Amino acid sequence: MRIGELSRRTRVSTDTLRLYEKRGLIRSERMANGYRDFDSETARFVDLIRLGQRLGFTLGGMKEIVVAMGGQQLSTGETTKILQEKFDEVDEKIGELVELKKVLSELMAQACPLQN
Amino acid sequence: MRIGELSRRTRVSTDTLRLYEKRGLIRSERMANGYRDFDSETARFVDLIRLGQRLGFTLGGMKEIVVAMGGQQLSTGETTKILQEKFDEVDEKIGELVELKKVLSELMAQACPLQN
DNA sequence: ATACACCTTGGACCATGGTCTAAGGTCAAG
DNA sequence: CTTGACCTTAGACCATGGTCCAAGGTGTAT
Repeated sequence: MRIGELSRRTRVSTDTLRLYEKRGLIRSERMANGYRDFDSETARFVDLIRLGQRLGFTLGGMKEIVVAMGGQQLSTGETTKILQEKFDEVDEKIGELVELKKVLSELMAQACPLQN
Repeated sequence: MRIGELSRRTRVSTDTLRLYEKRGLIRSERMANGYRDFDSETARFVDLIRLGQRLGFTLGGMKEIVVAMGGQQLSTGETTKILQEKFDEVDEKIGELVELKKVLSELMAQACPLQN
């Protein structure tokens, strides 16, 4: 699929998609006329990248994940190691969010005792 | 407390603390000699700001929280509304992280079926 | 009084993630 | 064969979040 369709499917601008490609997060073939040709699975990777970003992962961090997924130049040992690491990071973030909720509710109780 | 001590306590650089103050996330009194004088509670706010940032909240988003906590110019109605919103955002982020874990494990199973 | 750690300001600089513009090629429909 | 939607590149520009530096004031200890 061409970049415009990928953009429509993922609701990510073509500029941003080209940036992701330049940074090595996604890849494309080229058609005879020079247009990018993306695999349909790329949309899933883009969704994953956006999801990760909303949760505080950087593009660099998400690159490690999607490269491991694509699994081209990594051994399966390295791949699973990286994925396990990211998995752990996600778990840690969940723990931090739970902590944030706790801190928030403590401060809330303290700031407006009458409402609680 | 002076800025250096706040920096040591929070492990956030003095430059960054001054930036937070300029952006309205923290406040200080001034000593006779012009030095900033921070309330000891400020350290808790700084910790909260850093925690939020690691989880994908922007400084602007965290400002809304800490200003609501400080509760100076907001009515308590507004304060609780903002805090409830942020609370919901945190819950949403937790949901997204759980989704990220799911997507990650699906892709993992797909990428390296022999390991799973 | 000199050293040293600390504080002040303003402005330059940086990386990240993204947007916008200019100048141009492709291609299908009328 | 022109219009219009689509694509290409390179480079400028932007906001965010932060760091670094220069030039100078403060305060304590020797």
